[in-house]
Order: sequence, then C-alpha cells, then structure tokens
Amino acid sequence: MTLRIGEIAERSDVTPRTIRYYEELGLLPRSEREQGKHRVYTEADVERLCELTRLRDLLGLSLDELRSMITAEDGRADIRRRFNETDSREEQLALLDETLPHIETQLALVRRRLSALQELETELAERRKRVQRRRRDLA
Amino acid sequence: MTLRIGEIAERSDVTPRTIRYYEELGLLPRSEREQGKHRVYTEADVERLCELTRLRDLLGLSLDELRSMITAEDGRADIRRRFNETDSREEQLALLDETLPHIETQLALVRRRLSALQELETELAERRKRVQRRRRDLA
DNA sequence: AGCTAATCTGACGTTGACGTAAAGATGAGC
DNA sequence: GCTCATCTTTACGTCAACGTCAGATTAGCT
Repeated sequence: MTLRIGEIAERSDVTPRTIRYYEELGLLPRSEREQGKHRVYTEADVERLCELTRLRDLLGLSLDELRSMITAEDGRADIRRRFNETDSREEQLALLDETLPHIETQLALVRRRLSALQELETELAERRKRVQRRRRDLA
Repeated sequence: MTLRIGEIAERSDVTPRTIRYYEELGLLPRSEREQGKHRVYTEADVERLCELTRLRDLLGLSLDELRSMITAEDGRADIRRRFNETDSREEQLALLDETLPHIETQLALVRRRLSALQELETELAERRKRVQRRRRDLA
C-alpha cells in the first residue's frame, strides 16, 4: 500500500507544499525516485509526519530545531536497521546505548515544558479561587 | 518609581522595539503622554509584559490571539478599578461574575495543552522503558 | 491511445514578528 | 545651560514557514 503526496498530506493534516518543503529541509527523507516521478510514501511516513507536527505545535520548535531532533531520530532508525542485521551481542548493546540519550533528550524537553505549564496552571487556579472566595464573602 | 522603555525592556527580557510593537498592536496600553515625550511605565507593566511573553512562549499563541485574551485581561483591570470605586454590593457581585469566565478560559487552554503534553510524555517514557528492557535482557 | 486528475519543478508572493538605520528630540546630571 | 545617553518617529529590511501560480509531466482508467 503506497500513498501519494496528497493522501499522506490529508492524513497528516498538512498541505502537499508543506511536505515538499520539509523534504527540502531534510525533515523528511527524499524518497528515492527519478526526477519528475511522483513521490511515494507509506503509513510509517504518515506517523513520522504526525510526530513532527506534534513536536512543532506542542513545543513550539522551529523547523531547524526539529531537524536536529530528527537527525537524532534518523540515527535511531539507522541504529535499528543495523541492530537487526548484526548478531554480535556486544554491538547490540552499544547500539541500544546510543539510542537512549536521544529519547532522554526529548523527554527532558517535554518535562521542562510540562513543569512550566503546571506552574502557570497553579497560578491561574489560585487566581480563580481568590475571585470565587471574594464572591462567596459578598453573597 | 517610574521606568522608561529601556528598563522595562530589560526586566521583561524583550527589546524596546518589541514593546513599541506590542503597544501598536494594542497588547500594551498606549501610555498617556504628549507626542514625542518618553514613554513611562511601572512595575505592574513589567509583570503584565512578562505574562504576555509567558503565554506567547508556553502556549505558542500568536500576538493576535494574545490580544483577544488581553482584551479579556483589560476587562479585568477595568473591572477591578470599578470594583474599588463602587460601594454597591450588587455591582461588586456582578463584576466578579464577569471576571471568572476570563480566568476560566485561560485555565481551559492551559489544561488542554497540559494533557496533550502529558500524553506525549507518557509515550516517550514508554519508548525509553522498552529500550531499557531490551538492554537488560541483553546484558 | 486518450482523457483527466493529481503531481512535478521552479519561481515569486505573503504574513507575522520583529530588526535596523536615520535624524531629530528629551531629560538626568553636572 | 550644556552634554550625552536614551528615547522619539518613520520607514525600509529580514527571516521563517509556507502559499500560489504556471506550464509541463505522470499515472490510473477506459
């Protein structure tokens, strides 16, 4: 089952233009094809794109910042491929050790943002409480 | 204690240009002054600006979206002023009733973002766990 | 083979959010 | 009252992240 740019675009809720732009920036793999032929994608590409927009929208990362992370993700994909091809337990271990830091980088970023937002939430909730109390005291 | 644009800018970690721009957009009050005279601010303005950049950065709101919220906030400031000037318990109650929805709008926004981020955090944490488990199984 | 919708590759346009430079005015300190 | 850092307005510049348009090409269908 191969998808064309219009279909993956719709599924990922972006425009074809955005996809070509991301490919140009190196955010998406330049799918192998002769010049002029239509781009082809898979479900995996849809998921990847969705993850990209998710990080973009939730963390407010620039496409450039995204590319750094994605380079890391690419590393992971590459690692997984090598992982499946090797039999050496030693190398498998080393590969897993390479993978972890990338995930942890992302986790750290998400958690910093999370705690900042929680702080904001707390402050807003307190404001609301104060207003509600004053309202009760008046009634 | 009055501040000038350079001072409030530094305290709020933005540039004077940004402040003038925000004033132009209606995000900050056009401080009353004759044409050509220097703008003057107070500590309250610093806090306000910081809240603005906080919402901008944490939620990724556009300045236009911010203006809608701020219109609400302006409502609150105006309300508080009227609140302090009136003696009528009736009116005080009504004013508080106007205030609450604005705070709740912001709270809702923050909480939606929070849960989306928490979901992302969970997924990342699970990925990490899977990798860690495979690593243990190999060792 | 022929038709049509979707896609291709440039290339230029747009929008938001400021940056920057110029030329003159202001105001705190001496 | 003079000085000099800071501010004023005006206006053009910039950069990211796409949008849009044109003209040619491709691919699925009959």
